[in-house]
Amino acid sequence: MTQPASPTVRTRIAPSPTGDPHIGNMYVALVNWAFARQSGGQFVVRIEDTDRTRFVEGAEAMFLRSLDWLGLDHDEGPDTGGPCGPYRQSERLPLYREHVDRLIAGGHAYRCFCTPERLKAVRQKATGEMTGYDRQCRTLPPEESARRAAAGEPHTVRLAVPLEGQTQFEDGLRGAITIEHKSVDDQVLLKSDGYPTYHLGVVVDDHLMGVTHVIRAEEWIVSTPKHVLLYQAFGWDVPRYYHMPLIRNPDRSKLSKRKNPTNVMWYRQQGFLPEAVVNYLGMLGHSMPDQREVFTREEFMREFSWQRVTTTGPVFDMEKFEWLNGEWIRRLPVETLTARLKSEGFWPAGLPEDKAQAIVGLMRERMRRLTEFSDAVAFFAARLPYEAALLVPDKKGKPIMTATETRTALSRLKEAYAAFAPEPDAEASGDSLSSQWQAAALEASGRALADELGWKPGEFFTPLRVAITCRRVSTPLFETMEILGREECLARMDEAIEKAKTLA
RNA sequence: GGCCCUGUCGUCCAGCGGUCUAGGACAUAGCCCUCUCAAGGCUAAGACACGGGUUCGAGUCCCGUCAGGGUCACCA
Repeated sequence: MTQPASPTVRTRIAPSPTGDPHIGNMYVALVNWAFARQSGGQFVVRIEDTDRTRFVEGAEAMFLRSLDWLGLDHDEGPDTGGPCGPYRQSERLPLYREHVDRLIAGGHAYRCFCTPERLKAVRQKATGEMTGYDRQCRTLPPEESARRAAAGEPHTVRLAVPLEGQTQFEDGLRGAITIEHKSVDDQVLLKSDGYPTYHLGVVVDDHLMGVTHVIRAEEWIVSTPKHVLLYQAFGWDVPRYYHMPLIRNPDRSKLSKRKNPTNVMWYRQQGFLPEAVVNYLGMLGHSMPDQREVFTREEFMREFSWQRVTTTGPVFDMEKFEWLNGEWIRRLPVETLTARLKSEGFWPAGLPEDKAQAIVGLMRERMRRLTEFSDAVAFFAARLPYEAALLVPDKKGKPIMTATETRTALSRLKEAYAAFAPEPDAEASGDSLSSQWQAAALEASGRALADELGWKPGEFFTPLRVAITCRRVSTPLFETMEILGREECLARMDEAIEKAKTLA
């Protein structure tokens, strides 16, 4: 699977703390993590906080929490430390300065004293092929450049891209990519505030941190030559590049929060399981060798292969994601699901604690999101208000029982169930099973009555269902009755009978 | 607009020159199961963007066209 002779694989995820943790970022993180782990290498987190204007307090912590939620553990990072720290670019400023000086000395970069205003004007005037900086400061005599810098004149440092030729690099997924130098801008490497831009920071840090495989989103492809040029200028080895396809909105544009939720934590709040998030992201742009679609994080990590990565941008399909989430909910043991519902805040107040597992057991088959739980089981905690008319079974809006028949059905049911023994008692083996308050017996009794009165079970049980659950759609009736208990059920039937009397 | 990437059912994937009258999954429709809703089972409809090559043979290789996306910041 991997080449043992090659140096240890080191990958990284390098988020910019400028907002909510992005699902697309988690996608790239997942691949970086999986590849590092399956190769026995290391996965590093580096914070690229070089844009002070977009910095968001707490964003770094939230990103780390998201990674943790998905189980993508890292070996080195701002929180765990490591031999290549610091892991926040804002704490590495002297390093960039030092490296940029090397570039200037070697003629690979130059100071630019142009004002933002001039730059803007140049950009607006530009047409056709070359739309970038006009390289005015590139020809400044070194002495003058040094003198003005020493005098404190604000400036940036730009990459001196060769005027001719081209740079080629190998993308692990697409093969050789060649870009003409004439289409590459003299990128700013060091901003006037002393912070590096992405391009300088990423190259210096990836090298210093020993990153062997740069796995990032497709949007970086066209700026990769700048990075390659920098590696060459420093005399360093160029890492392997893998550009993952961009996840798309339904309209196929790059995934954006205006058109699709992108905050990972939003998915958590919406009742998605981390297992499902990892699984879903793992099937975007990648397939398992045996075509299986439901798999764990560990399975993905073991089976992930560049050979099975697709280069076309997948649309984020909420429908399929929800289906998968449902699959995962059903796969979770009841105890685990119960614990999740509680720890994630989806447990409604007032649910009988001793019946928790039984209730979850009934709901597990019918949820696609954890959020559906509380509404669906609310009737276990309290009697919910409902219209009397709901008791009357109907077909396409046409009642199939009269109000009187409905009341009779309810009364006979109540009568039959009142004859049941009180709560089922494991000790009381003397009673015959049929008289115990248990689902099977309750159902048998109900069916017998339906048969006697000449109703189809489905129609006959509607009044009962509404009486017990206050809803037309509910968890399985008889199991529900067993959980609710004899006294509560009889009381609810009484209430329903009273309510039915108000019907015409 | 220049440059770069991409192009198999509505969507996600399979297909890595012949076994493709193109397979699976989600979604959709119908049926079955059924105390409701789900879950589950079965069936149906549904795609190789187009045009040239290469080849005995192309969804698979090459070129072009078209389409979609990305990128052209002192943001990442």
